Amino acid sequence: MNRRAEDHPTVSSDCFTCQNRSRSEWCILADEDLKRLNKAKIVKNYDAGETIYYEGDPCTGIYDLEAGVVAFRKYDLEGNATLISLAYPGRTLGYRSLLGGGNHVTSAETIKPSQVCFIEKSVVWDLIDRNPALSQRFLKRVSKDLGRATERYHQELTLTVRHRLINLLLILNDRYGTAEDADKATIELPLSRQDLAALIGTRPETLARTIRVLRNNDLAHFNGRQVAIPRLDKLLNELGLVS
Amino acid sequence: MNRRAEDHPTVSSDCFTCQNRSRSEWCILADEDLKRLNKAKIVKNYDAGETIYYEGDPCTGIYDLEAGVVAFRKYDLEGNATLISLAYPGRTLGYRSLLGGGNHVTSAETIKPSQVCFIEKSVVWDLIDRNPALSQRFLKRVSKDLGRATERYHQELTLTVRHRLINLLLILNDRYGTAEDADKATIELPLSRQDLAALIGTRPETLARTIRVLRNNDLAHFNGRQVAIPRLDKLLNELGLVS
DNA sequence: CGGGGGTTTGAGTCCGTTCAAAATACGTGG
DNA sequence: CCACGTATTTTGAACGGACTCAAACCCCCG
Repeated sequence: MNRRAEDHPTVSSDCFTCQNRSRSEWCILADEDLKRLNKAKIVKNYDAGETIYYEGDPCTGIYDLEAGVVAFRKYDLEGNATLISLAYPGRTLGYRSLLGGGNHVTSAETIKPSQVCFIEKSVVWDLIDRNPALSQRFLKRVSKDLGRATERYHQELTLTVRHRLINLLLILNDRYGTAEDADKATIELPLSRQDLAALIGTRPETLARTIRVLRNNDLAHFNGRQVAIPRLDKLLNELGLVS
Repeated sequence: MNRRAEDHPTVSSDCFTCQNRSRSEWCILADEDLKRLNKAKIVKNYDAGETIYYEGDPCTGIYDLEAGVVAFRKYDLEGNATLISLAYPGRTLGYRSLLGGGNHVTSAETIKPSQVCFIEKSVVWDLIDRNPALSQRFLKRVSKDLGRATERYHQELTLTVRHRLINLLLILNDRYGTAEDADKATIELPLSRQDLAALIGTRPETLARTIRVLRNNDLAHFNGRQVAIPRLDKLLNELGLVS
């Protein structure tokens, strides 16, 4: 699974030409501050499966994800992992503990070779102090995350594994799906079965069984990390999203 | 259950003498802005069981809880309610959707007679724009909430009903418990059994059974809304919080 | 005293888990 | 490039925790 270091994705290491800038919180910075940021940031590369920071670690700064995919995990006392959420390029990692104080509540692990820009705590606070608009950007970011977290919590309580999987497929389809026509789609999953299971809060065995049922129902055909969906509208129907 | 309107708790309706000010986000406001706030706010009283705003409603402003207790709920398609979290005096309600944009993701319902101060959206934004420090206070608030939400999500996935109930008792003990000595405690619950069940994501029937088991184990003796806990350390032990 | 909501109890069922084993994919070294 | 050893995924069978449905109970209030 882990690719070698040479395979690291290469992206611009200059904030001014960074293709993720428009998607990140930093887009509102003026040139002068962007220059600061550019000078202060530390570019880091990770193989798949490496840990950027651990749950319980004190927060030393934040990480801008430039390329790759990162999973946030939490471990219980027996060491079982739960996948809390995923992050894609353009997202900032670790801001919750920076802004809220306290230690990281999740671990951040790469699940694909990734590149991040580390920005030291004091630099972030300095930029926030100088740019009220930046503070408001983060405010919006965290608020949205809180809304999503609430939604997920609720779904975990009320939906079955089957529905949670269908829901996840639709979400992953938005990012990794290649729509063949309005209804058909193929998804190239970025996740192992174990992570897929952890993401919907169940066991790999249960996931495998659920996948089999979906195949028998002709709703989704899994083949390794390829998923063929013959009728997207059928999936939507199951979730009660359409009448 | 619902008390009559005359029983409404009376608290200062003047921001300057408000006893919750130190606990709320507004504490950093200078006199001039506090005067604005004071003039703009609208004091509202609710009986127990009333709804302050509904899930899906557009956000028109925020609410400062002055007295009482408020429950945030979400409903699924069949109308089953899940209790997402509780709010106590000093907390601000509805800021998530104000700050993050979009509609309310939960309903806010009073579970005791309550008094709130409503502050119109535009006033909040105006104050935020004029006070970067206020923005940062909210940033901290939302970030902490996000951390708590993450924690709760994880616990919901990994803990049994028994453990979630014990956990809840310990949390409620912090606020409603009267410690008799280091180990003993008595809690006066602010919640019905139904709400208690919803708060740990289960059914009233299951809760009743779990309560019975806890009694048989001599861990907690429920009598109506009174809970007697003979040995707090035993509860802590069960959660693996102590070695 | 007689509703009527909330709470408790019981019995049966189901969904998801656990444990164990087989099948498949994967990376590594020959 | 193939062969081997290991890790992951899939399958099966049995178990268990929580849910559903239904009835009894209780307490508060009229």
